Amino acid sequence: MMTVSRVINSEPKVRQSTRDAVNAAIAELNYAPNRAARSLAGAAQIRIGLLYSNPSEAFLSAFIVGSLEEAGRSDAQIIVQKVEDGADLAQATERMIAGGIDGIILPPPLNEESAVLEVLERAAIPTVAVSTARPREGVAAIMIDDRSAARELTAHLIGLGHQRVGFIAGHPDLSASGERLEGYREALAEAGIPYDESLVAQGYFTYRSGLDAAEVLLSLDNPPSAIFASNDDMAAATVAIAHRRGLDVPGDLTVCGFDDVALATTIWPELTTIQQPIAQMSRRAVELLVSLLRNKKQGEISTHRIVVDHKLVRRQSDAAPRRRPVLRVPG
Amino acid sequence: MMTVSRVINSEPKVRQSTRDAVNAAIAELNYAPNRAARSLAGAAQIRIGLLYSNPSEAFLSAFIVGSLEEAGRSDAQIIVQKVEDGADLAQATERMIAGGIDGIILPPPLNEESAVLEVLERAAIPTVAVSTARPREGVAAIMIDDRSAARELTAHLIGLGHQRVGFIAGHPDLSASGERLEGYREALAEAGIPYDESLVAQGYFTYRSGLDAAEVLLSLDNPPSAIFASNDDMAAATVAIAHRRGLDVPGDLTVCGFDDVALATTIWPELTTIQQPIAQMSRRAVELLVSLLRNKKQGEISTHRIVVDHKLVRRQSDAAPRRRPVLRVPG
DNA sequence: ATCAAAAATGATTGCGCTACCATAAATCGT
DNA sequence: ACGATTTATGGTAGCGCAATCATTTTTGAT
Repeated sequence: MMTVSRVINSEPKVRQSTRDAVNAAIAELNYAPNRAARSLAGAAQIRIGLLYSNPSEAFLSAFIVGSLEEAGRSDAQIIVQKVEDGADLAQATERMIAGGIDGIILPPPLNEESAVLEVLERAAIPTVAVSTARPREGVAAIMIDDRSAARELTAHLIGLGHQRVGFIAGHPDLSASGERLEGYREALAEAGIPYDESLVAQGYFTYRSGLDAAEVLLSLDNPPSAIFASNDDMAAATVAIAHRRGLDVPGDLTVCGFDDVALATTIWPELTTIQQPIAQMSRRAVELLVSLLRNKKQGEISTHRIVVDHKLVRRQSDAAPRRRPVLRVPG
Repeated sequence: MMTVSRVINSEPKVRQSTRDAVNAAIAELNYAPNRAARSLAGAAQIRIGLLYSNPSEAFLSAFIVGSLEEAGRSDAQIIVQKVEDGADLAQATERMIAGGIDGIILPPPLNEESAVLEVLERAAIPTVAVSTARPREGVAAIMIDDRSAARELTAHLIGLGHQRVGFIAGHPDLSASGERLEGYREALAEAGIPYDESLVAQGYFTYRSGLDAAEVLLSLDNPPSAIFASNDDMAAATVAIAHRRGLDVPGDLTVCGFDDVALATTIWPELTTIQQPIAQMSRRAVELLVSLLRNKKQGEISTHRIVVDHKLVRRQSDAAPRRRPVLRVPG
């Protein structure tokens, strides 16, 4: 019995042959350990912190749902705490640590805040950053390939016939912003379209910043026929501005977003966007933390870089440009 | 020990004096039962179904978060299942029951679908309807007072000086729609403003239906100076239409919503709305179900009608009308 | 080949609770 | 007031696992 327990918990002192035999038996008998008994017997109750500031609520909901689900499955406890705008990040992090946690998962934008990460590192709390593009040394990361995703979406737009594709960048402090811009540039380069700096407007991931950025792009002398916003909130804002100017979407202007949060399908037309599987990502984060913690391998945490798949979801906000330069054949 | 166990599980055979003594001791010692041990010892694992179709994603997220939290706390299991658009409701419900559930919680719009409710009733599954205004006989309900909330918000608008307040009704099949309209009418009556049917447009709780309804209201010869939409999605649509027509919100038009979902604060201006505490409501639903089930009192379920508090949250989408008839004093 | 040390395996115990049955106290009928 | 019921309380076992320590097997050095 004890040997089985050891195999399940990946403890060291078991011969490989025995381990294999046990695993074979487990598979054959379809055995699964009883969580209740396990924690009753004093198996350390794993507590995982979830610290967040103010990302989009839709993002957060999905994130929490995913982590709670996995926590339920693997018998861990999630301690959710919000750090208010303008509050001291280091202090909030210390408070969370003082509350007693074995590990922590961090959604953006906190997962790139050095104030938070430094405190965590000093306290040696295993950390998983979810949805960062540039994970800090020493923390695990669950992410999508932002650059490829942006490249795909841009290529899709170019494939539709758009030659002037505007881009609304994300918050400059977040690494995903840089990656998405990079992907956009790569797609242009691949298609042989020169990069035009005036087609790139600065945004900050908020709806309001999207409003301003869209104004800038649409006020250009030669405005873009398509706009790719770095997230859905800014894409929605772009649609609003287009409508305010009497432009039809996608007839007169194609608009695409990124993330596929609820907003993407509430507004009309529904947004063509990149789907980032948020709930799945937070689920993986909890799973990773629990397995590392249970097997006392928290030292290994920093080596984990899990990239999950994204998906281009095409809806009603994109179309070929009204006048297609490519098709203007003579005669 | 056994007596304590009995008191905690509200089993019948305990003298009242003993019960009180035990409860006193529990309070004094700050005792809390160990969930792991409880389920290890064979206490029935409670499984609660959560069946949903396609409400707003924001609503659903909050709903799921609340129920999962409470489920974690009270050691129950939530089985989430979606019924696709156009699928057979009765069949989906039967499938869920076949999966083995002890109770079920139902968000709108399923909580008023007789196809679902009849199957549940026949199988004698304790049911809690969350956020209905007109709970069916035999099911418990957690709700807010939709009518009072709508009355308050309308009164607030009138207090601001609006005399012509437009109203976008919700889906006619849902009881909350009727209650909200009723509240609107009551507030008008209290203020001595005659009810004008042309100021009420039909919506269906979707963004797109809100677009149409807002068009109708703003195309009136004498359009309203304020519009109260029966949910936030339709309010957001109204803001979009106002902008498309070159109207400033709230300068030229006041717009208010209902529910306070994420969308209310993403768009600009942020919506003044009625906050419905969705997560809290689903938490209460699970709590109720678990306590009834554990104490084997599922017979009592239908007697529960829990009304939780709503709140008017004022943000930036409302203001006094530009020309205030009331203040046009002579001289 | 022999023994010491290290590694692997096994036996026992107890985590906190409830099901089940035994006992004690209260209630009732005559 | 007394036994026959009913009702309330207590004792014990065991749920499935891991911590701990005891035992066996393997390994390595001589």
